[in-house]
Order: sequence, then structure tokens, then C-alpha cells
Amino acid sequence: MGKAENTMSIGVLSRQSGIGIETIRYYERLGLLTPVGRKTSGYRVFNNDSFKTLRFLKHAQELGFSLAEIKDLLKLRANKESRCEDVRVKASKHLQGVESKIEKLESIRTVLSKLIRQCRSKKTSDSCPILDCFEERM
Amino acid sequence: MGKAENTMSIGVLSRQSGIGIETIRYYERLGLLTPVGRKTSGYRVFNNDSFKTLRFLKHAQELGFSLAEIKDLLKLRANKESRCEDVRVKASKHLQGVESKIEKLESIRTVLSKLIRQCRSKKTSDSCPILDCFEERM
DNA sequence: CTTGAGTCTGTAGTACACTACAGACTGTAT
DNA sequence: ATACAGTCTGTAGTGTACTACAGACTCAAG
Repeated sequence: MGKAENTMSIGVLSRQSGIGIETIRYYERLGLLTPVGRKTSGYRVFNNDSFKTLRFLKHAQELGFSLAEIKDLLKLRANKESRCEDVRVKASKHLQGVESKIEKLESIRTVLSKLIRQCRSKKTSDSCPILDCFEERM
Repeated sequence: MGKAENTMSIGVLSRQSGIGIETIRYYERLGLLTPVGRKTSGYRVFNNDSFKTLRFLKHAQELGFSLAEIKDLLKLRANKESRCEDVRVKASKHLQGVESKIEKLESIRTVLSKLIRQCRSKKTSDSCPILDCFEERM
């Protein structure tokens, strides 16, 4: 053991995580990722935990969590106490949001595909069902 | 007949359409809605067509079209020539975008609800399946 | 004629998640 | 010693769709 701390500069972290340097600094400004320290020169020092945090962040982001939500999740991850319940609640709320987005998009899909079908099968060549629909009052 | 042109000020148009004055002026800047004229004072003059254009815009927006897409649609609406085909193509493209968004959201929903279920039914109280998942490499 | 509401232009702010600089300093290899 | 890559801070720009505001002008009613 000893001091094999696995530290790295921001450039290395960036290359390893596939996240841009500017983006990493941006995450720091938002309080999502704090360097483990600084060199006397002011250079940020990161370690493997930083890398894990970034991976966590990316995964959460891929599931549609905003950076603000992710900030909360990271806090829960840091506190080892009773976080699982809270995480589940946050995830459930987020799931609800996802589901309502899906519903909205599905109703849009229904309307749109109906209009496109009408348009394709229309006989009267002078008016466009889609444009007509958009002009009508609801 | 005669000159019952049904003109109105921006404030009246705003109230009738439910769209804010600033927003109407913003639409004008983007080239989506041009007043039919100006008074000597510089006041914008609108008419019933302006109202119809705004209604068109809102309906298209409710179906998820961006203002840039709507600008194109409005151009097609203005040209009386062979627009229906073009409109259908634009609508179909938009529908594809909607469908791919739905797919993405559905896969998110699947993953999320699975994680939440795992979390609810877990026995081991020390680790959180959701947090664990986010930390894992893909 | 005065008051108050309406409107004008131009600019800037909001939210979100980045992205891009300028200008200065540091670290490393030759 | 010097070149060059890496990093620093702070500020500003991107895209989307608004929204707000300052300061000036106009319009209608009493």
C-alpha cells in the first residue's frame, strides 16, 4: 500500500472520462466535482474517485437527470446514512417526469401521423389537411 | 364589404391570441409574423390574418415544431403552389424526430423503473442499487 | 390640457449545459 | 535555455424561446 493515490491532472481526467476540460471546470463551478487538492502552482489534482464521480454523473445524465438533480444525488451518495430511500424517491419523481413527457410525445405522434395519413390519401388537391388543421381554432 | 379591415393594435392582438406583446414583437424579429403596416406614430397594425398566423404558430408549437420549422411552414403556407407535398415531408421528418425521442425516453423509463423495483425489493440494507448502477462502468 | 394607458426601440436577463477564448503562468523535454 | 504543451482565472458566446426593462413617444378620455 502506501501512497499509490492514483492522482492525475485535469487533462488526464478529461481524456480518461471523455469529458472536456472546460466541462470539468464547469462542473466544479456548479459544485458537482471538487478536485481532491491543488498543486502549489494552482493546478487541480484529481484521483480515481473523481473519475467515478464523473462516470456517475454521465450515467445519471444519460437517464435524463438534470445537473441540479445530479447534484442532489451526489450529496446522497456522499452521506452514507439512509440515502437509499431518498434516492428512490428522487428516481421515482424523475420517472414520473419521463412518463409524462412520453405521454405528451405520444399524443403528438398520434395527431401528426393522422394528419400525414390524411394528407397522403386526400383527393382534393387544393387544400392541405395539415396547414388547414394548424389554422383552425382548437 | 368595403373597408371593414378588422385592424388592431399589438395590445388587442395580444389579448385576443393570449400571446404576450413582447413575444409577438419577438416573433416579428424572427420573421414569423409581420404587421400589415404601421401608423404614422410607428405603432404596429395587425389584422385578422395576423391572428390566424399566431394561431397557426401556436398549434404547430403544441405539436413540438421549433420556431425555425414553423418559419418554414409559414412560408409554405404563403406560397399557394405545391406546398402540400413539402408540408407532408416536413411533418414526416418531425414525426421521425418525435418517435426517436419517444424511444429514448422509453428506454430510460425501462431502466429507471427496473432500478426502482430492485431498490424497493432489496434485502441488503447497506448498498443502494441505483447509486451502485450509476457508479458502474457501462 | 393633463393624466394614464398604450406603444416604440434597443438592450439585457432567464434557464440549461456547455464551449471558447484571452492573457498569464507552469511543467517537461531537449 | 528555450520551446511548447498544459493549466490557470475570468469573462463571454452558443442555442432556444422567451421575458423584462429603460426611456421616449402617442393616444384617448375627462
